[in-house]
Amino acid sequence: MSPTKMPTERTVTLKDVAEHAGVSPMTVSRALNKPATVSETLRARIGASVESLGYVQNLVAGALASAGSNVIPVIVPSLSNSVFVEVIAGIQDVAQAAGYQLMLGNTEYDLDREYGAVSTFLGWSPPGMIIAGMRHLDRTRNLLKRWGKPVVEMMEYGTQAIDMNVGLSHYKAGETMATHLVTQGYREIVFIGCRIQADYRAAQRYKGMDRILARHGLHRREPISYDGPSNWALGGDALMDVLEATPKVDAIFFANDDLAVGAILRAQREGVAVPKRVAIAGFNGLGLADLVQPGLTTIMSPRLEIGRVAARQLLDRFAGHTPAKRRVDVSFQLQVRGST
Amino acid sequence: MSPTKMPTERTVTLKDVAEHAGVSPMTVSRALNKPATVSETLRARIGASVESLGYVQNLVAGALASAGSNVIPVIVPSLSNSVFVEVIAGIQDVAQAAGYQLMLGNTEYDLDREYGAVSTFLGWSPPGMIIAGMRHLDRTRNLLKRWGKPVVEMMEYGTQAIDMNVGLSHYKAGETMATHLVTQGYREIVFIGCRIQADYRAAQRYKGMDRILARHGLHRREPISYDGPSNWALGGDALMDVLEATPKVDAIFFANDDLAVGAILRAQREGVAVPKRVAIAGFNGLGLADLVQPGLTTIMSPRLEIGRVAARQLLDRFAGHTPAKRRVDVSFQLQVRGST
DNA sequence: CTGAAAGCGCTTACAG
DNA sequence: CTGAAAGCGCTTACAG
Repeated sequence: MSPTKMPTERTVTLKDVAEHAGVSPMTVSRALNKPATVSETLRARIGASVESLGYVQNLVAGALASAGSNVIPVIVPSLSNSVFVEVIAGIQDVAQAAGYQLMLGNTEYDLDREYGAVSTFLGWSPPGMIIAGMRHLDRTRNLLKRWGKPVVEMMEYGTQAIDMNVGLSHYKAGETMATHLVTQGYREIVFIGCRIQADYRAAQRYKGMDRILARHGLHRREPISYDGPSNWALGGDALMDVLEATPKVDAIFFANDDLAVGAILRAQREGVAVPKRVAIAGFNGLGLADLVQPGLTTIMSPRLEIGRVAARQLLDRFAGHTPAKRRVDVSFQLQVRGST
Repeated sequence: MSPTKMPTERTVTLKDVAEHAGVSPMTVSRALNKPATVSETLRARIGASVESLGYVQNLVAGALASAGSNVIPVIVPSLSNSVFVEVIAGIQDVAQAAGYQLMLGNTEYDLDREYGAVSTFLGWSPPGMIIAGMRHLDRTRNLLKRWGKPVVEMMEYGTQAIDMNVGLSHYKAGETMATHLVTQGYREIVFIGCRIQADYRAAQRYKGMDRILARHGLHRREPISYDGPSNWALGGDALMDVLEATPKVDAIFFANDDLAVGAILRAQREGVAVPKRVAIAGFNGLGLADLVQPGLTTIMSPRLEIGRVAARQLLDRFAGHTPAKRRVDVSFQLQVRGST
């Protein structure tokens, strides 16, 4: 009874449907793909044949014959980060509604793997591609440029896009948060994140912060970076570590809200007064940021929006228009709450 | 300079590489797909030609000729639920390492859309498929059965699998939590979730709980169901609602940890004593459950594990073995913490 | 170890 | 509105 053992019945093809309906394969193809070009009588007859034979279109053959498919590859650096997941959900919303399928690639923040994913995906003759980030290997950029089809680089906003681009300036986000902290009177500020070497968007936020600290003549510190993906518990550990190692720190800018929320929950349990003893700030704008006590000061990044815009930019180009904006800065918003 | 305007250079094909290297296309195909079957001299020459021409294999043509691709469709009911995302990450881990790509389908808990996704995906001649849940339309089941290739139904564990299956019994999970609550002395227990009509796994947890309440002769209540996807804030609102509407409730079993954590955070802010005034329990085992105060009593479900096992079951079958177990019960674990 | 032939199941482009 | 021919770019199955 194992399915592999079942004698697989010969696949039903267009030709079978055509014979069953007494028309040519071409007519069946039209009835299926451009119903309006086929007379109603035939359309009905063909529909009945499709139904009774259990015909399923072979999309692979279709893609080969027409040199194009409706599958859009999406390449992200991580799936353990909820941010990318939300972006993917945004892309799905728009793409699936327009009849496109998503193919998923995960690079684990490795640019060589990114190249591999890109070149494999190109082999599927997709109509376009969405890729996270604007830093790639030269050969990846060249491959995509030579390819010539629509490409959206998302998450960050920049001037050197391969083609289209949607995101925000992480550097400015870092500046904004740092300015807020300095204005609030904090003087000993530290940045804490995970795999900052690879997650260069986090690194850009650090640099934005560092610039502001420099401008104000404040103490500048190297960012503290932990290995592995970030999670809530780690934020709490990081908080306790830094308070012990560098007691005079009076504010922490975490690379993301997961870490920052974890830190606030831990502070509460350990009796560390936030923001009195130490202020805590994050980045992303998770729903949770507003529920902990004190509320987390953070920067809202429009993740769903980034995904939706990326998909729309692609769809616009598929439809032949130049999208209204080839580069979209979705910006961000500082949310000040009790933690700072 | 828009990529669409660039005169797309003719695609480089196998034949081009063959001519460049002075061999037959067949030899190039072998060098690429089964390097061991080609002499080293030729392999090197072909590699050089591939490099210099910038050849990218056309996977669509390959899939058509060999009647199979390396793309595995994964169909889930939601992407806004972090549970499915983790499962997908687990599948990716295993599948991508083995050279398979994932194609993503989201049904939004709609069985008709599920049927659509399944039949579209079949058109891509995948070697197998992974689908969440064991409840489908009859025609979906029939389509997959007739298809005859490996199919894994994941998330729940059951006896009526189309083919292979990995998950856990949500009914038993509900029984387990209810038994715990009753043992702790709670008597007025209510179940709160989101779109319980569609999310029948949550409904099964409710039923498991209901059975235990009945057995103990306790007050049985209809589950409370909110529309739309669950989120942290909603859990807090639900808590306040139920305390006002049904003051004698002394324990809440939330359909998931997102809701339950939200409820605990809200209780803390509103000065509702947990578990004294009301006990709170969840389901999933999010990392956050251990960080809030009091810690959340919940049921750990091995989400990454489910994904990994599903992928491995598929890979086993691709390799021709019957997997060790065709149906895998990954089970679950009750985690008792301060909230009950 | 290498190659010539046939074909995978569609769609494009041309006729009528 | 409908159809016969050619071809998309590979791989399978057979020879040598």
